[in-house]
Amino acid sequence: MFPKLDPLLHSELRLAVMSILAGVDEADFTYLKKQTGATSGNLSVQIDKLTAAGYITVEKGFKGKMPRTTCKMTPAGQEAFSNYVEALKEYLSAGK
Amino acid sequence: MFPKLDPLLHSELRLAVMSILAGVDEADFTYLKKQTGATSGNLSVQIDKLTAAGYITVEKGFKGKMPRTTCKMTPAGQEAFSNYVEALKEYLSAGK
DNA sequence: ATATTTTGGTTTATATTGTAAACTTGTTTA
DNA sequence: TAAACAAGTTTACAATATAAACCAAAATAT
Repeated sequence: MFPKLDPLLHSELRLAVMSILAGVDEADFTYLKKQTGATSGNLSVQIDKLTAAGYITVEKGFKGKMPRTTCKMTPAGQEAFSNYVEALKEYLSAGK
Repeated sequence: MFPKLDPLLHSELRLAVMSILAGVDEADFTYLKKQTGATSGNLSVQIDKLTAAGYITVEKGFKGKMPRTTCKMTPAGQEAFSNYVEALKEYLSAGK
């Protein structure tokens, strides 16, 4: 009846990050930070986890002379995200 | 942009419990246990937290000679649940 | 030129949570 | 009457989230 919720996505900040990345082609660290309101440390850690899970890829480069970390969702990430959304609906709609 | 998710509801088991209670007038411990597949210990703890938050009420009685714990959602719980659902939509729909 | 602040992060430590295992109390069944 | 079961609770441990501290390089101010 209640499907298991992917613990990697069932986290406020990671979900926000994935949600943003689902809508754009790519986003850099500072953008994600601004949009989510997260601290750098927290964001850094959660990005690592999403990367380790293969849900996003991270590319490090430079914009001018400043470092720049760009994140992008992988196909696996897209699928996991959409599965999560479906699973969640089972929970939310149970009350109906 | 991303509203804060009520941490009391953003938990797999507590969400499942609330989701069930949203659909019925009341439900007892064993029913919740069966529906959610949770262990007794976990369920007991999470029910306590929901009670402490004022989201549900618990009534202890007997069915025949066996103890029986019945849970029921409070108005505050209903509101919190519906707020949570709304907040969550902001996350899930951001990708569109 | 050099000291200070800012940018863009990472690492480490801590506090909170979730979860399971162990325990309790009483009841039914063999 | 001993063993198994029902209905939970308590306690202990492992995983998580989060913030605080830290670091290196670049930009800015003195």
